[in-house]
Amino acid sequence: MPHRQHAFPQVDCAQCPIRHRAVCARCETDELEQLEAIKYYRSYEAGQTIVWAGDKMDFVASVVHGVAALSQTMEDGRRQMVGLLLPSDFIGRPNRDRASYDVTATTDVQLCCFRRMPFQEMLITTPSVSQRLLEMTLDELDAAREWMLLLGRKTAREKIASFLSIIARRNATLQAKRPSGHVAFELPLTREAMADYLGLTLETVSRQMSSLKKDGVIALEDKRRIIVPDFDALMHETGDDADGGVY
Amino acid sequence: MPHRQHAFPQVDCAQCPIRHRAVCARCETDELEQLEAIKYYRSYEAGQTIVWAGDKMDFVASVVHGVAALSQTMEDGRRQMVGLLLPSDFIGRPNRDRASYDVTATTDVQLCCFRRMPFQEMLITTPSVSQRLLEMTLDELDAAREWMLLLGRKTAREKIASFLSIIARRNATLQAKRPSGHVAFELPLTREAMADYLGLTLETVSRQMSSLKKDGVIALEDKRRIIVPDFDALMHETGDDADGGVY
DNA sequence: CGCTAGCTTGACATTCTTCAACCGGAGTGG
DNA sequence: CCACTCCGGTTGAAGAATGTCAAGCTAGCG
Repeated sequence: MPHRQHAFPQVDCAQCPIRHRAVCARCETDELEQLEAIKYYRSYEAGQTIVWAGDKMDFVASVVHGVAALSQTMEDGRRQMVGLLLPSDFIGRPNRDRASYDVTATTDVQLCCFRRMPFQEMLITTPSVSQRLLEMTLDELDAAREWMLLLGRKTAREKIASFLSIIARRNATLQAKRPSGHVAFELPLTREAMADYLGLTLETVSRQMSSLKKDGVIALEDKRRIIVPDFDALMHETGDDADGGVY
Repeated sequence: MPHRQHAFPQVDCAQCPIRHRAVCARCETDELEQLEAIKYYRSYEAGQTIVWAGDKMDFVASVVHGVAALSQTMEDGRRQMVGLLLPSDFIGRPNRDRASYDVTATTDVQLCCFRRMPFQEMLITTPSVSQRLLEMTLDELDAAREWMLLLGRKTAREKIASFLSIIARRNATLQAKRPSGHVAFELPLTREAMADYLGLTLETVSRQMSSLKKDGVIALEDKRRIIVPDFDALMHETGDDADGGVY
């Protein structure tokens, strides 16, 4: 299953690519030093499980590089992704030492981990951390609610279009520009993982991708590399109102 | 549309029924006094809209009595509920002055409202409030994720059974006992609102309710009053593993 | 007395899943 | 080097679950 071992650099907080978006975003120099003292890096290869639901977790973490997925599995194997964690997103719940969900790396991933206990202390003593965490949690809750609309009410085609636009948009956010016109990007998920995200089967995902391709909404350079000739046309397929609503 | 005007009492924090579960749960006497100074009550009748998505909201609030729903609507009218707010749940997002979702009263509702600006100040100066809010937000996020599994992967029958067990469980929590054996409760939602919660049509909701009734899993005293002769049997219909998983 | 809101039921249409076959590229072992 | 296999992906045919449209029921109310 593992291919090459992608070696991510381990850097000082000052050099960190997610310095201004993660839990630490609002920290001053002295607070960063405190975090620096309790942090360590871990890497995972695409496909690896980071933790299983129910496992003890002695750390919380920020995603530095790559993409991780939170998912739930029913006894009979039905699986639903409930979180998609991109760089700067937070893993783990303070004051809970067991994972609530399976966490898997869908690409090669590097985490910046904080030892649980000292991190929890910091949450109490350092408002810049706890306030940032509250804000991030509220953002995730909004994202979860958007996702609920998708799962409950959108058609398969709308689900796919919405997913693609989310990925395109998030990619663009990292580069601080909003997508329009021609866009291209790499899918960080297999068809099966997309199906788990969207509450579909992988066959339906495949069929709808083909259908969008046939209709010229997207083009595939590679199974994973997507080209969107006209982003507005893709947005139109999502079922959302003209200008992104909440965002 | 409105029937009788249900008059809820307006009480001191010390007498408040949600005193130990709401955002104020961890406040000391002096902090309660601060809250008391910025709070006021509002009541709504079943069916009334509390705010529309996009409206200015100059307050945040706790649900004191009754049940409110958060929902999103697509242009063509498709509607998905994304939050079900029971007594002690929190409405509104600090540092955001416009509502992100429609909020409607599904029963008669009383809110304890806090003026936005002073509440935001308190969040900064009063850790017992901000920490409680973080905890509540994390709980809501967990609930949203459970809900995503329901929307994405459960069958109509499982959705209904899950919904009923959630209502039964939440009702029981208010009375601090866990349901088992024989349980009875009132549905706080119309069939249509249930459909919006579950990502179904109201016809499917109705059919599945009939089916569960036919199979003896539930009995209906009234369209709204549910009797569950054997709670474990209901749980078995939810598709979740034996002992409630996360909870 | 008739209306309306909330709900139930039936018949039929549609969407999506299921099961199965197949494709192509990447690694693997002879 | 070649055959083999595995993985991720695509496509087809058939079936099941749910949605749609329509009719009808009941309780409460004007």
